[in-house]
Amino acid sequence: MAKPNTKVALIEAASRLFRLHGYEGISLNDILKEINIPKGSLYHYFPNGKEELAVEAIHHTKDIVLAWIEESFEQIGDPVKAVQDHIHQLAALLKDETEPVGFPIGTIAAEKYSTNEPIRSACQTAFEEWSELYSTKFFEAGYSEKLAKDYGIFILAAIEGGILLSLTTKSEESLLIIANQIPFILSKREN
Amino acid sequence: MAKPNTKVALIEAASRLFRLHGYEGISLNDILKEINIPKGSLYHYFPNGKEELAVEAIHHTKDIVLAWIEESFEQIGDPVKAVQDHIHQLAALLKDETEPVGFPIGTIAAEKYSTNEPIRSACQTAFEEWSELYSTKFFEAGYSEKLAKDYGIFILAAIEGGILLSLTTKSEESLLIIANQIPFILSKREN
DNA sequence: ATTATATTAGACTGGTCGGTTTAATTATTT
DNA sequence: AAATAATTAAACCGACCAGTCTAATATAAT
Repeated sequence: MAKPNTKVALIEAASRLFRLHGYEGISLNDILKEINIPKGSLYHYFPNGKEELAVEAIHHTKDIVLAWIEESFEQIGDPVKAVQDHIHQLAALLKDETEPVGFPIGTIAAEKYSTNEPIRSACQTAFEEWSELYSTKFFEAGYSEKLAKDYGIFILAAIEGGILLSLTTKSEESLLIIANQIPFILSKREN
Repeated sequence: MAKPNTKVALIEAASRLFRLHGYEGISLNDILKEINIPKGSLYHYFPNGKEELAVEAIHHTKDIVLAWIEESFEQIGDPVKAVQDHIHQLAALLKDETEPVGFPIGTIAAEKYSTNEPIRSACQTAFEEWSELYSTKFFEAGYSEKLAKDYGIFILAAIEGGILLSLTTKSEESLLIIANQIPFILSKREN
């Protein structure tokens, strides 16, 4: 096996385009044209076609976002400020042209949750790993196990919803309002 | 003009199918087949085709959800409990076969926010009217204007994200966790 | 009843979809 | 250098897409 740059390029392009336009909104030809790769190569690396490429693209998107979250927590000790920082970064990245966030995993999950089990499952894994990363960080910062878990899911939901609102309204406002609420939500009360 | 039941049937079917599978995931033929209407009728009532039908379907979905929210607030005075009730109803409706929630507006907004301005604008209107309804109810219940507005957006984001997580994981858990957090979020502190 | 209008009906079009196939070419191994 | 395997290349396929068109039919107005 040599250097399968072609395969990596396909996954990266698919990750970006699916994030921006969803699964049904992007054709294989769109992906191939963007990086100038013939269809034969795609079916060489992904014999099961679009679905297989999408599942790998979802894993790739998942890893990108995991690294973003991890980075905020590493640079900023306080979990409250780390989450706020992550949201601010997302807001800034929304318009980015080299690495646009789009609606990571959300679009493809919304489209295919009921009709494509491998894709739904890959999206579920992404959501679970993201929320578990938040939970781990909260737990490490002294939150109870239950609270850390619930906050992980809650924060993820609020961020996903906030991205969707910001994209739709073409404004960072929704995400910034959510970031401002974070300190009041992440209290260490027991419940 | 007689009784344009055909037009209403088209909008209702489109509203339901777009909610479940998104804009690109449903063809005009899918919609027509479901309610046994010929293509000529569709283009008679919607000369601008799929886009025009989608915009009206989005408005219809918006109105359905507005009525759901309104109903919870009318039956339950306390805004905290009303929001919780609304989320519990959504969780129960997720699997409904006659009126499935799907991911209302979210899917189509995620798909088309950057490529179809009339659709993006219709989705924005839906999100704005929903969050403004929450805000109005909070304000009427004694929250400050600023707090009512921020909470309206925040609650909407959390609910949209929660629906997406629940659909993807095939579990009500995410929505129920969010409902449990509502009392702690909707405090009347000033900030 | 007759005209005019609203609506239904579905065959048809050009284009694009995901996917297949076969051959040419490049790289690796022996 | 010869043989083998990996990869590229693009023409091609049937299915389906949104949208068009023309004719038939029902409804309303006169």
